[in-house]
Amino acid sequence: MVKMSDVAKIANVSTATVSRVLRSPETVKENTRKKVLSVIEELNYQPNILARHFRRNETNTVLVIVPNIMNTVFSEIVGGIEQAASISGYKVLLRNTNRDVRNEYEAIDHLKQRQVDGMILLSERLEKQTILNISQQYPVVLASAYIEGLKVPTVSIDNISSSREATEHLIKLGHKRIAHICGSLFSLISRDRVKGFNQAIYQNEIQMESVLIQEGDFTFDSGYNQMLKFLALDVPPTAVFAANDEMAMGAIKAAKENGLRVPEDLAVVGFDNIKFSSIFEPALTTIAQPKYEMGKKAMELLLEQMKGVVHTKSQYVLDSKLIIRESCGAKMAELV
Amino acid sequence: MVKMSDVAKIANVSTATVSRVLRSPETVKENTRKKVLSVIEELNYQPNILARHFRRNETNTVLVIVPNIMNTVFSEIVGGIEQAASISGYKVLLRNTNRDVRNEYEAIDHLKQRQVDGMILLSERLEKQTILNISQQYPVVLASAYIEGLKVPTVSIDNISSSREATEHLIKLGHKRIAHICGSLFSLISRDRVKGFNQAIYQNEIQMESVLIQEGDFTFDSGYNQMLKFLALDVPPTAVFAANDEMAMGAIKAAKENGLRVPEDLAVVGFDNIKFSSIFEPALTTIAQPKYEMGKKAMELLLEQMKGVVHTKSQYVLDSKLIIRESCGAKMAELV
DNA sequence: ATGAAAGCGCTAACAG
DNA sequence: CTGTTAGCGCTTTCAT
Repeated sequence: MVKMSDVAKIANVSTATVSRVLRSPETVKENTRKKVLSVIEELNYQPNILARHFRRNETNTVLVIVPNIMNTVFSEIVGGIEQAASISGYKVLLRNTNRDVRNEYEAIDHLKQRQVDGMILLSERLEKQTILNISQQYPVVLASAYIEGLKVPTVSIDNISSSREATEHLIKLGHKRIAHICGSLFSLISRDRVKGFNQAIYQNEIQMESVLIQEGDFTFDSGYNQMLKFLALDVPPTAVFAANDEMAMGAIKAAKENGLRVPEDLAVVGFDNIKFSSIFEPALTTIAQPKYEMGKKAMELLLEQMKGVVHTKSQYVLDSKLIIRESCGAKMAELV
Repeated sequence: MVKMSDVAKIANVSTATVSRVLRSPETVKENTRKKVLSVIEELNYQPNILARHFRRNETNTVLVIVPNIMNTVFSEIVGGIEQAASISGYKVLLRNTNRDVRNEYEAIDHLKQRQVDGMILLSERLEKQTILNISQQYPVVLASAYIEGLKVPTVSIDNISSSREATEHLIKLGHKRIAHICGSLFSLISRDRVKGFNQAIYQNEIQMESVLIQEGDFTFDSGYNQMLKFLALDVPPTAVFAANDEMAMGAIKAAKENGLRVPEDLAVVGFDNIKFSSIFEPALTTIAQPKYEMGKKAMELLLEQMKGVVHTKSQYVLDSKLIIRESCGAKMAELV
């Protein structure tokens, strides 16, 4: 392995000069720089980055903790993170936790051991106090996930308002009996989406029964199963708002299998605007989250933090948008 | 930052002993070990992993180069890689290339600079010679992607045979005019899938015209567009084999929009068995690739290579399987 | 079983 | 603008 001192020797300069050529070329006289560069070329020298990391005590690497990379919502966010990172010369260390909190604690050790310069957390299993502690010592950004009352930079959408908007859309279409399939209530995101749903219901004085809110777990199957429960009611709902697109699709499948037409007999709205929501039949009406941009923004905030910028603002709320397609029946309604 | 020498001082031992307690505890007398461990606990000591990496010239990190992490086929493979890696105490550095070969060359520098101990390549844009060179110097495994006649450890399925099987399935169902929407022919995977398709066609003496093979690019839209071309033929095909599920779905959409029923008027088979293929209506008949297992196996091979195991075998072919659902009409056929 | 000490390759403070 | 030099914190060889 050819090293810096080899280059220095052959170029007749000191290692300091070689180092300067590499890290701040403008401080070296052009002649010297050219000479050094040509020797670097000639010897095919590659700097030992591990030595640099060690010496500088930084790695140009960020840790991204994801509950499940196979979920398209997360993989899009990660796509945005990676893009922003690589533009700035940063690398992404990916850790998939499978929602196991032990894996998250393990991952945090990477920060403590300085293997990474910062961290983006797409999950919220860790205790509030732990996250707070960590974020006071190291650059940390939360994306998509967020934690109530925590002054840690967070990039997300306004889950409450978007859910309210989705629900109000169903109300405007004339529905009087609207159900909600929420995600695991362990997660604040789910609780917020329930909150937005409830706000719309109460503000519009729509009838409500607790049986009209059922808890799923963001999977297709859970949407299917919770919908079956609604269909078994004496008076089933005429509209359902599901906390994500997969559950909305599951709910539609259950409805169809029970002879209901969507949207004619049952209106459905989802959440996330995953790629397949427009391919699905009927195409899903849903709340579009800017997943890629969320990742990008989170990485940009992290970069600033790592540069030492202190943010007074800690919540960055990106725009979400109701995408009206077929599953809610709005287009049919317009025709009337 | 508390360091090893601090621990050593307080525990009244040398740094060598502390290091041994950390890396090969069995070589240290139990008493000493306990004492050191308690001091480590007490001081909340975290070893500086950068120093370790530097000193040992290894990082316990592998580089994963992905064309597009937002594509579920790749994110599942990455899921398998991450799982196998973290079990063995390895970390995953993720690089998304967006299919830009410059990004791949950049990524390779990470290997040369020893920032990672090995690499898994899910893409095949690099020149054969480059990959060969790299793989002779560093541990490298190809997954999913593969390159003809290259003796680099590769984990994949048999794309030729699976495509032949998919096509033969359509032939067995009685189809005499079968079209194929292939992926970008730049990729060997696409060319192999065409090859398998052709084998089935010729072996069964089915009529063939070159217009019955159209090139898409693995996207839903390209499937849609190529299907429109088929529909415009004087004698359109009665069956289509698409080189991935997304294009199969696009093709079905085009067919439906033109008044055809699937599978009654047009049978369709896809490839990959992505999650959504069973949700789609009609549920897609497709070739199931063991994506997660592919990633896992690739990582396991890489781990062995990094340990110095030399593999005589270089091609690891995993089982793929034809999953018969609704879009091909086989179930209807059985009823007759 | 433990300690002493060299040194991995680079960076940066300081001097000139 | 360039050189000298002192480490960064750990691992490992060689002694004991």
